[in-house]
Amino acid sequence: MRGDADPDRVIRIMVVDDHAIVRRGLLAYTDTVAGLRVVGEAADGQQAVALLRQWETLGEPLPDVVLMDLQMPRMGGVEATAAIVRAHPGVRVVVLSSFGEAERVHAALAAGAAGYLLKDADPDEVVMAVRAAAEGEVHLDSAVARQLTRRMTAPNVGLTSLTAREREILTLVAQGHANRDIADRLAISERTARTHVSNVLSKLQLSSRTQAALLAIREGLIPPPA
Amino acid sequence: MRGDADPDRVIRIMVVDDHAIVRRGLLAYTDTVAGLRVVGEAADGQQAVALLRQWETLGEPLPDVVLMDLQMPRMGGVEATAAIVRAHPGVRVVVLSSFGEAERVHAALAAGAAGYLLKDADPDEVVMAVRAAAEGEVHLDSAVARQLTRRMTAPNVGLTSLTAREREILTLVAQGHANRDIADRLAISERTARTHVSNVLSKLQLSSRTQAALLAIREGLIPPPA
DNA sequence: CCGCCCCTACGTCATTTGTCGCACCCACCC
DNA sequence: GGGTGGGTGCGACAAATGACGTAGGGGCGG
Repeated sequence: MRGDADPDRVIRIMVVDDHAIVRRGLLAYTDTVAGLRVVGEAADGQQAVALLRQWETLGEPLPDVVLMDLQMPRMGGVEATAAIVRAHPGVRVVVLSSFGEAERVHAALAAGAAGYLLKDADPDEVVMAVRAAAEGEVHLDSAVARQLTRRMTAPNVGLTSLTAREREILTLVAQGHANRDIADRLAISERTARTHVSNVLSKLQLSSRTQAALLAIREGLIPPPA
Repeated sequence: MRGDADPDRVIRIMVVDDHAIVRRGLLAYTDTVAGLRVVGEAADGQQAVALLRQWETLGEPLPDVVLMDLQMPRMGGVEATAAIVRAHPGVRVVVLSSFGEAERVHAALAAGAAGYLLKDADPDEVVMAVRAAAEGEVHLDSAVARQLTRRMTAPNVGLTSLTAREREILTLVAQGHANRDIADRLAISERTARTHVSNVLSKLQLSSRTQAALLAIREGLIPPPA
């Protein structure tokens, strides 16, 4: 293994995404960019890990950068990132995600990602991030970085400020239940249920249970009803 | 292409997706396919609708096929599809979605979509579907079609029973707005807004606006707040 | 032209929802 | 022990919500 930063060297990329369209598109797009070349594809984390291991044992050159989606079947992007950086320290993983939540960003970076981009970012930024990663730098999407710092500084207006009981209440609210329903399910009085709902709204700075339901979904407290 | 209609004519495509990467990828990919050409992009439904209207007024040729994502901010794909096929009957909309739920498929087709594909489908199938749509045919992903026929027998309790205005109302409800808010935004009286909401709940057999919001998300009327 | 549907709007009513203050109990910790 | 925070409960009140009937005007197809 030799030093990295060589401007003349073509950056070898592996694309990991469960959408064939995205893979094919990234392949076609990077073809139009000098200095980048897609040398491998995988449809999920397991495939990616297996493919890299196979290449390693066969003595084939590994990619310099892995463009990794997060939401995939079988093995997700965070897990795959952790596995790859552990098994192949020379490979840099750049996350290319649809989501910009601080939660996922933190998880991905903790897993060893060398970058975090949003799919609605400027494609040029993807190229920049890939080059930066190949140089050993870390590139974060500006919007992501902004949101990340905001979460770090902004005091708790998130679900963590809720007590366990309140989260339980919010879960039921987010499933469309009325106060009477909630009270019955939790074997408490309807007044108490209302007290809890009111406290939840107050803590989250919302004005209606519907808004609370939407926030609960956004924060992942319950899966999107899709 | 010899069996196909007019080999000389290039099929003009507009790509609507909130992910710039996907747009650029599809552009680069279709570049490698003879007979297809991307002539426009939009990052959400509103942009797409606005762009088409602008072209129409300027007398510029409209695209033959719109490749439409479903999950987008501002205006989702279902709503945009309905608006486009109504305003531009000559334009065929092919939905390119991450999801294969019968709910969304039905909603999309009811909105006038000429095709429904999954993003993890074979890219060649996308090309086939685009060609088919340009010919006036309808192409459904096989996995999607199978799941769809199952639901066709079920009676209509879906969003299709709603009027356009009611869908508009439901969209705002699903964003957490109160009746007063909705009334202001639509420049109608709060009583009228309540009437609409009440009618929506009645038609959908629901008992609260929160349930309506959840259903709207499930049906793809608005993107999951995630 | 007539009927039908949609959007609009209002009145009225019952119910739900949300707020505020107060209170009790219990577990836990200082 | 005493304080603290969370869960529970109530009363009273204000506001929002939802149901029901009624009704005018506009558009559109029979």
